[in-house]
Amino acid sequence: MSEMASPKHLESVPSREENFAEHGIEWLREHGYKVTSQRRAILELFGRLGEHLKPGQIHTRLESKLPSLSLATVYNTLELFEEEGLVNRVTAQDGETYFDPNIQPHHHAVCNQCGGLFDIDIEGDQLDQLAEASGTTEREETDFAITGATIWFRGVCESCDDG
Amino acid sequence: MSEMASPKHLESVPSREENFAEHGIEWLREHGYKVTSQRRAILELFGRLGEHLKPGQIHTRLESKLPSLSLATVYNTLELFEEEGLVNRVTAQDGETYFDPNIQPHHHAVCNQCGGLFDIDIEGDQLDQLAEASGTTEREETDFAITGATIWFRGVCESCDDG
DNA sequence: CTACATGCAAAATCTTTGCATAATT
DNA sequence: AATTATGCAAAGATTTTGCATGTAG
Repeated sequence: MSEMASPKHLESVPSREENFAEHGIEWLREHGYKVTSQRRAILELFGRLGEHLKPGQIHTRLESKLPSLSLATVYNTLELFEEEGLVNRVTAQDGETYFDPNIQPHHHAVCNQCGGLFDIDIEGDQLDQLAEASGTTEREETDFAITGATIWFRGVCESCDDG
Repeated sequence: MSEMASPKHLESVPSREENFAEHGIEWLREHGYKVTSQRRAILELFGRLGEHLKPGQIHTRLESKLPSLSLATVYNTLELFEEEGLVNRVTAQDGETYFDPNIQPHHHAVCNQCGGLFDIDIEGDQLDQLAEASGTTEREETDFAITGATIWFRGVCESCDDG
C-alpha cells in the first residue's frame, strides 16, 4: 500500500494530490467521524493545492463555495486532522501557523525574497549525523539526548534566483 | 548574586552575563537613546538570567521593581533591542516568542519532559555540511540556495534524564 | 432519531497603536 | 527646555469556548 514511488516521472505525480481528499474522507468514515461538506472541502483544498495553509487562508479560499463556513469550524477541523495525523501543524520562524498535508517527515526552506515556503527532504541518518556533529551529546554542560529535529532553511528559491 | 542556579553553562562566555546590562546601557548612550529605568531593568534582567524570555515574563518579573511598567514599553524596548542587535527574537516550534540575549549564532533544544529550552552550539561548517547533505542544492525540483538555517532539537535534557 | 458537527458570538491571548504625560539629556 | 520614552486604553489579530441549531448516519 505504499505508493511512495521514486519520482522518476515528475509529470505524473498528481496522484497524491487527488487522492489526498479521497483518502481523508475514507479515513473519516472508517473511524466513525461524520463526513461533512466542510471537512470534505478542507481536504479537497489541501489536495488541490498541496500546500501549507493558514487557517485564515483556508477560510477565505472556501468562502465562495461555503459561505456559511465559520472560522471556528476550520480550527476544529484542523485540530481533528492534526490529532489524527492527516496533516501536520507547522510553526514558521516568523510565528505563523500553517497546516501541511505532507505528513512525511521533512523540513522547510523560506525564500528571503518572495517569502515562499518550500519542502525540503532530508535523510534520517543525515539528521543523526547532524546531531552527532553538533556535539551536543558529548558536551557535559549541555548533555541532551536528541530524539528529533526540525530545520528551517533560509535562502533564495529557484524562481527568485533566476529573475 | 543570583540564588537561582540558572541552567546556563557556557563556560566560554562567562563575563557576558555580568556585562550584558552595562554594555547595553553604554550602547544606548553612545547611540543617542535615553537610558531609562525600564530599559535598564530589562537589560539587567537579561544579564542576570541570561535566558530566553517572553515579553509577558519580563513584564511579570519586573512588576515588583517597576510597578508602573507597561507591557507596551516592554514590547517597544524589545523591538528596539532587536532592531539594534542587542537581542535576538526567537520563535519556538510551539509558536511562542522569546527574546534571547545570546546573539551568537546558535540553535535550540526543547526537552520533551520539562519543556526547558537549551542553547545548542553548532559549528558553521557543520551547517554547511548539513545543507550539502540535505541534497537541496542538487535536486532540480527544489533548487534552493541556502544562506542559513535554524534548527530546533527535541529530546530529553540532562535533569529529566537523571530523574 | 440520536449523536455529533456547525455557526455564531463572546472571550481569552498576544501584540500594536495613538496620544497625553512624564522623564532624560 | 526640547526631545524622546512611557503608560494607558483602545484596537487588531489569532485562537478558543459555550451553547443553540443543524445534519450525517
